Amino acid sequence: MRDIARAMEMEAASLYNHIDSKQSILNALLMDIANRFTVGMQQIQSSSLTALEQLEALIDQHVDMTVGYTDAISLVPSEWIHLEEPHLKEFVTLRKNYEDAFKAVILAAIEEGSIAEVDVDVALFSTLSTLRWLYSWYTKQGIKVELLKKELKRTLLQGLISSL
Amino acid sequence: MRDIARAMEMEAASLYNHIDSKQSILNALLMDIANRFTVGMQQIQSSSLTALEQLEALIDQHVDMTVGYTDAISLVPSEWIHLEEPHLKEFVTLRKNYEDAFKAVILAAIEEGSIAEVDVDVALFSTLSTLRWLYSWYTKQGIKVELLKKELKRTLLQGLISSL
DNA sequence: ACAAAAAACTAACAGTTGTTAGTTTTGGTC
DNA sequence: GACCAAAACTAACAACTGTTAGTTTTTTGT
Repeated sequence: MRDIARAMEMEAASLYNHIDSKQSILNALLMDIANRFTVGMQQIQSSSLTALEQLEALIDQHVDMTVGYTDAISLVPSEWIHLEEPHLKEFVTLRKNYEDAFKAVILAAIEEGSIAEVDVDVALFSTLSTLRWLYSWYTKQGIKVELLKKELKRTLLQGLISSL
Repeated sequence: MRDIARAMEMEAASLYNHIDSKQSILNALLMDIANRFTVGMQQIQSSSLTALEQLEALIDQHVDMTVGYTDAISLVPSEWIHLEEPHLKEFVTLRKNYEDAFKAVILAAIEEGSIAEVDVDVALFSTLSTLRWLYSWYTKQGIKVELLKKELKRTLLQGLISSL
C-alpha cells in the first residue's frame, strides 16, 4: 500500500479516502477482467460465426485484452489465489465457465471438421497457457498488434487445423 | 518461514541450523532446476537426433522435469523475480541461454524442412508457455505420463509440422 | 559412559504490513 | 467570504516478517 501511495504522491493512509481495502483493489481489478472476458465470450457464442472463426475471435479477444489492460491482466495467472471469500469462489466460477465455453468451441470445431481430432483438454490447456502469458511477452517485443494476432492464430491453430 | 517450520514440526528458529536464509532456499531450488534443464539441453544438442526429434526430446524433458520436480518447478514462472543479486543475474543468464538454444532447435527444424516456416519467436513463446505451466495443470488431471507426452507433442508440434 | 557435535528450544529484535483515529488542508457552492 | 464536503495529513496500532542470541536437549563416536 505504501508503494501504491508513493506512486500516487500521497501518504498511504490517504488511499483509504478512495478505497475500502487492499483486497478490494485486487477484487475490483480481477472482476473487471473476468467480466470483460465473460461478456466477450457471450458475444462470440451468440454470433453466427463458424466454430473455427469463433476460435479465431477468441484469440483476437485475448490479444485485445492483453494490449488494452496489460497491468490488470498480469494478475490473472497467479494473483487471483490471494482473493478472499466470497470473491475467490466468484472468480473461480467465472473462470471455470469461461474455460468450459472455450472447450465447447474447440469441440464444435472438431465436429464441424475444421480442426483435427486432438485431445480437447490438452489443446485447451495449451492454448490458454499461451494466451494468459501473452502479457509478459508482448511488451518485450516491438510487435504490432495486428501482426501478433495473425502469427498467434497461425501458431495456435495451424497445429490444430486438419491437414486432410 | 514459520509455515515451513510447522510443516517440519519444529520452531522457525531451528530451521537456521540447516539453512543460511530464506533466500538461500529459493536460490537452491531454482538453481537445481535451471542446471538440470541446462544439462538436458546440452545432451540433446550433442546428440545425433534430427532437429524435429530434438524438439520432441525437449518436450519429453519438460514433462519428466514437471512430474519429477513439481514443487520446485512451480517457482520457475513467477517466483524467480524474488531472487537477489548475484543469483538473479545468474538465473536469468541460464534461462536466456536455454531459450536461445531452444530457438536454435526450432530454426534448425525449419531449415531441415520438418516444420513449417512459422514466426520463430512466437512459436518459442507459445511452446514454452505451455511447457512452463504444465505443473499447474497436470496434477488436476489423472493423465498418465506417457500419454501426456504423446498428446503434448501432438498438440505443440502437429501445428508446426508442415502439411506439405 | 562420556565428551563433542548437532539440532532443537525460548525469547526477543528490528523492520514491514494493512489499517484506523483524529486533525488539517483543499476546492467548490451559496 | 463563509460553509461544507472531499481528501489530504500525522501518528499510531497490532500483527506479522526473517533472523539472532543464548540455552537446553538429542544424537553420535570413542
